[in-house]
Amino acid sequence: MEIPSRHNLIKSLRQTHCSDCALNPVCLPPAIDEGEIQQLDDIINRNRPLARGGVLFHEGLAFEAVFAVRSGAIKTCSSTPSGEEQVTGFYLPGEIVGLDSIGNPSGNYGSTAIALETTAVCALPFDALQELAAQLPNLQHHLFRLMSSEIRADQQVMQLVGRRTADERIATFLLTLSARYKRRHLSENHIHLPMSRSDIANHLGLALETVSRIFTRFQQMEVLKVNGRDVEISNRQRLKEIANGDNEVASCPTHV
Amino acid sequence: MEIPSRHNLIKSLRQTHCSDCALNPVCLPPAIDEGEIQQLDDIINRNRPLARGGVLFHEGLAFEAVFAVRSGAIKTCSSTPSGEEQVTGFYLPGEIVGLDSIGNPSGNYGSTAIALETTAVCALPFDALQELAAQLPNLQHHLFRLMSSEIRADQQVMQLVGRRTADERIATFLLTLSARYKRRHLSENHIHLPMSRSDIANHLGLALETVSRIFTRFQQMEVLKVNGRDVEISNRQRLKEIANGDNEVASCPTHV
DNA sequence: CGTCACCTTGAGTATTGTCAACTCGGGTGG
DNA sequence: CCACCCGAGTTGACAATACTCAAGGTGACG
Repeated sequence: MEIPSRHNLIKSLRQTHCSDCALNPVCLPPAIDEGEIQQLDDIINRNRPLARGGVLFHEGLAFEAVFAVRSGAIKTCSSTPSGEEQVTGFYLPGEIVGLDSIGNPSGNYGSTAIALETTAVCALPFDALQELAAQLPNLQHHLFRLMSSEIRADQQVMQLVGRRTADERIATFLLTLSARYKRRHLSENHIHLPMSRSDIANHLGLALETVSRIFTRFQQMEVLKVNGRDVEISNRQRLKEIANGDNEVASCPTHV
Repeated sequence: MEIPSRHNLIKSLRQTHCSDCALNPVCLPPAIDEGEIQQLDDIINRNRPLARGGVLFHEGLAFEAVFAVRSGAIKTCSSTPSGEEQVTGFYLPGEIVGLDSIGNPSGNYGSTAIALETTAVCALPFDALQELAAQLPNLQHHLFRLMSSEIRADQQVMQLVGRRTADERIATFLLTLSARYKRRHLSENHIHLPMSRSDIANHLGLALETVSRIFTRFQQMEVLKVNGRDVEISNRQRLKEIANGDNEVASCPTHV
């Protein structure tokens, strides 16, 4: 059989082993050993990259796998009873998409995942992952941690959307993104937004015009430098203050 | 030693075995067998009931266990960077509190759980639960499902708080509560709210005055009968329409 | 060079929050 | 037993934040 070897060749060309992967520390359990990585590696499917706008999975389709983002970015949406779409989350490299669908009573995906740009993912078939987790306590624990983090992230958004002003929402959103960039050892002050203003607005419960206006205003305040989807945080301290609702008119650093 | 037997007596008086528990189908994995229930039962601690206002766990305390609500009701809050409290969830009998704290990087609880009325809980020490889950695939799967449900619930609240009007939020909130009552085989149309208007408001991202006004208005519209914390759903169909944003002026059932 | 997203900016509006006064009911203490 | 107090809830008046509608502007791509 030549096909397997060809398959392996392609795999290696794409540098697609967990042990080689630069995202390894973000995505995998911390205390996992070589043999365990191999076992995990064996259940992973690495499909071809999705083009921008491509659908990774669709609400209502049979749930089979969760996905680790390798490169690019994903948004997840779910449709409200009244038919509109709600952007429930953004997923960057090293993050896991689809955890919300695991226990969906219908057995289907509960949301739709769409690529915001060219995006590569690792598919983790959930049945196999579960079996493996029963054997590898580290992996089981890691999965619990991941899901728990997702819960905390969602609760933070709840908080954001429920009780904070538009300024605070945007500031917090940018700081959160920045922290996620930093975790991947990228610049924490120079962010390229993979999503549109409209996606941001939808996710934060704002009108897209409001998002646009606030970006402009933050730029006038010299907190950000905005150029389309490139955002530079020029005054991180001030951005943090805004995020925390410190709306004092002037900077009074001596007054603390 | 007499203490253990006394302890057992108390246990049996309180009818505190999973196998006897009426909430069994809500709380436990569906396909679990007798022996497995026993194992689970053995790791559970049943503390004395909490009085109203009692703290089950506090943000920042070392995370040790998650809790199944046996009777009463719990709210969870987390404090925002700016110091205010946000009510992140309400937990009724059969539901599990504390899942958001499992993977908290600090190893502490990430929120505070407070009893809304006299409340009894079963403590599930998480280390033991995890070990057991590795042996019982049903239990492991059930835990994944529970956490996943929590994610979906939070996303629903996100949606609610982000994109829906105050009327829609209240209507949806009541319908969700109603469904949770029904699951416990209680009346789905007669709800006793364990939480204050202020808690509801906080959870839904509204001012408490707004909640109060909407309750009054829904009563005038003959959708609800409200008497303090007792709420009767008198026109469920209409309530659903409101929840879905169907704000047509009059009822026109023939026009469908 | 035109088209099509995506984004920005402006004007007017309205839903909801804030401040404030008042009611109701339960529990406590005189 | 009654008066009082306190927390919870209700209601009203007013203000403001953010939405809607509308009209351009900009950049990418054919």
